[in-house]
Amino acid sequence: MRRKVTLKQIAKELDISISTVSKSLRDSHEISEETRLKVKAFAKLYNYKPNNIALSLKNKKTKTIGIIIPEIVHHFFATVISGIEHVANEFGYNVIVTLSDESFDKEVINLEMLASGSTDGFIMSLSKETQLKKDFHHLEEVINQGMPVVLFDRVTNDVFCDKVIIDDQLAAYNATEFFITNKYKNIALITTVDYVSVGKLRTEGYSKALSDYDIKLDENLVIKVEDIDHCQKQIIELVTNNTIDAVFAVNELFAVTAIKAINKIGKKVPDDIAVIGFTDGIISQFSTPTITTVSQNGIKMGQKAAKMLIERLEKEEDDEQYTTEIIETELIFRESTTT
Amino acid sequence: MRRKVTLKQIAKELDISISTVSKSLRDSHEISEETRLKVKAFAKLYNYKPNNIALSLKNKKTKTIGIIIPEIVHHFFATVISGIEHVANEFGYNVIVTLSDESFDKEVINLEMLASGSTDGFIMSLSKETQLKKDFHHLEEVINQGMPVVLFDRVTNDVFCDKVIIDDQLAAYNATEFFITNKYKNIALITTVDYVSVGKLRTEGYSKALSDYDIKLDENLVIKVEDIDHCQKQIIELVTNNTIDAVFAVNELFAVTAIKAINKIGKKVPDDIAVIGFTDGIISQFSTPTITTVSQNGIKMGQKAAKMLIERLEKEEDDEQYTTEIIETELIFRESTTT
DNA sequence: TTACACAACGAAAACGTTTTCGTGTTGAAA
DNA sequence: TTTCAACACGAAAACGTTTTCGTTGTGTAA
Repeated sequence: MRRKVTLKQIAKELDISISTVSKSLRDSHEISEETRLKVKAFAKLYNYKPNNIALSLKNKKTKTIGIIIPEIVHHFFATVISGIEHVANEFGYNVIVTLSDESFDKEVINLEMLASGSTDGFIMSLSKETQLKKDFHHLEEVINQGMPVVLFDRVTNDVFCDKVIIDDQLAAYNATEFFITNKYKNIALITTVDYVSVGKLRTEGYSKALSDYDIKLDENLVIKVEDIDHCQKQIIELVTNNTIDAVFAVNELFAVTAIKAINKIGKKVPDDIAVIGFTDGIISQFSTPTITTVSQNGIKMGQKAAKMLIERLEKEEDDEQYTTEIIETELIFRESTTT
Repeated sequence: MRRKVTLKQIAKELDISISTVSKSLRDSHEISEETRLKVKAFAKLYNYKPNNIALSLKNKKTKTIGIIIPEIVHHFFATVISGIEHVANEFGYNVIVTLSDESFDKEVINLEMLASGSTDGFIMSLSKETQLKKDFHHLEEVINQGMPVVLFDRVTNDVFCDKVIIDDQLAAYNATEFFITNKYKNIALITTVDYVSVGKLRTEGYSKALSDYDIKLDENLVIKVEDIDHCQKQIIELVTNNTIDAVFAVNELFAVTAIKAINKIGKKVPDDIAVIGFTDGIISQFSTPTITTVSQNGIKMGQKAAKMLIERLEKEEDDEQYTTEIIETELIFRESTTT
């Protein structure tokens, strides 16, 4: 076992000082070419690599980005991480990922853990519990300590920092509008309970589209799903007890569940009932029929978030000008709708 | 902006030495209760948290696990990370994730990057290119430097380290055997090109089951997919040109594509042709019909890998006894098969 | 009074870097 | 010969900890 070699060892071996070794490796003109080459040859031979930890301590920079998300087994979050990781890598950063499991406490613990030296900044999406609790002291604390934070997707107006979001309301509006302008009249909505910010915004977009086109909102056509594993019954009731010709679902799980429910009562998608979902994930792409959906573009969100964070990290003067970047969405048309 | 407070600052403020502060916070009996309480109160007031980087440098332990995987936008890998992260967290470790994008070079770069001080050990799944190239010097190097490595899923016999795998061959054997014992006679196989180790093993399991039951392997019923985006045509040809009553696919993408192809030629799953896939991901759960599949149990794999790594990290004497853990798989029966 | 145990604290090294600021040696100019 | 710049290198501080090993001062027993 050949342990990692340090400057000190090289210095001892070559009988010169640590400073000389360090300067040689960094091509300082203070050092004679002879010594420089000798040191470099030796370093190469023993595969010397500067110790990141020591560098971090000295430079007070870890070149590491902390990611805190509710969960990772989720196509959207996975794409965001992918986007972050690639940009980070390009700029010489690593990413360290922690999961809150939708728990406020775990979010706080992870944040504090990473904030004590491990990372230079954070990219986060808030846990449901945090959104419900509306307690953002942990975020304010780290921001106050000078660590930049970029929030994405599940954000809050109560914290001042950079943000990356999609226009959830507009996206939902557009999907609903598509239905309306294509002569669909009875448009159902499958959404989440209100405290999940994105669900709320999407619901608002749906309502706004209806009202803009003078369609009265029928409360019977709107269901708010509390428990995702338990929503099937709710959805079946919705499609059985009402005459509807279109369904807008605020995520792809609701969308595919709706399709299955529709099939179960003997109707066809899209001929009898058209369906539009949200999040362009695996399900939408491979379901039968494939699902028309609002693309959230997680990759782009991750990339943008990473760029914003790194940009803030690399400029020394901290300006207090925070921006909120809006990633454009688009309707991706597939088999679950007809035009 | 209130920067993070250090021992030195506390010492200065209280007009005592750094040692005394450190000892007080660690409840040393060397320090009088009076001083101890005073220091602790002050530390609490200013929210003192020891700097992880400094600790890492001192202890030569980062309490961080490096994960290197081919990609993250992939249900299986996401579940593995989830498993790793939870166990790691439980033991006070963080995980730092990097992606090789199936590239040998990126795998090497990421490994070397993290090996220079950032992590205590690695959990990896090999990139396709690495498997093809059969070059494992980068792995041997870090292992030689005393950093433990745990390989999972895509492993190699050429490197001596702990491993976590499923018995791919047995799992494929069982799936094929299920078909055979249920009177299916013409069983097609959709697999990958040979250099992906898991694809190869699954193919062998298929062959072995056939031969054990004295069924001659029909080469026409086996297709090896090179390009996943381009496999649809291949699969359609397979189901059109041959009379088959069952399909075993080595991943869920192949499985769902097969189902779509079968539908396209006017046949029904499972009545005309039954389908079994591999990897119990989102697709299998939400496809129509839902897909019978071999569950890989990524969560458990991740958990096991993390436990093995941490165990090795926490015991000082390094024994050279490496083990290969086999995670059991199971057939999860859904709508794409009948019994 | 002397000796000594003990309590309470501080100095300094160590982890591995980088960088500032000497310092000694050489050679050339005066 | 003296002076001084240029050159090549080393010492030491700094980043924030922990820990070992003093070093005081006090009280008690002989």
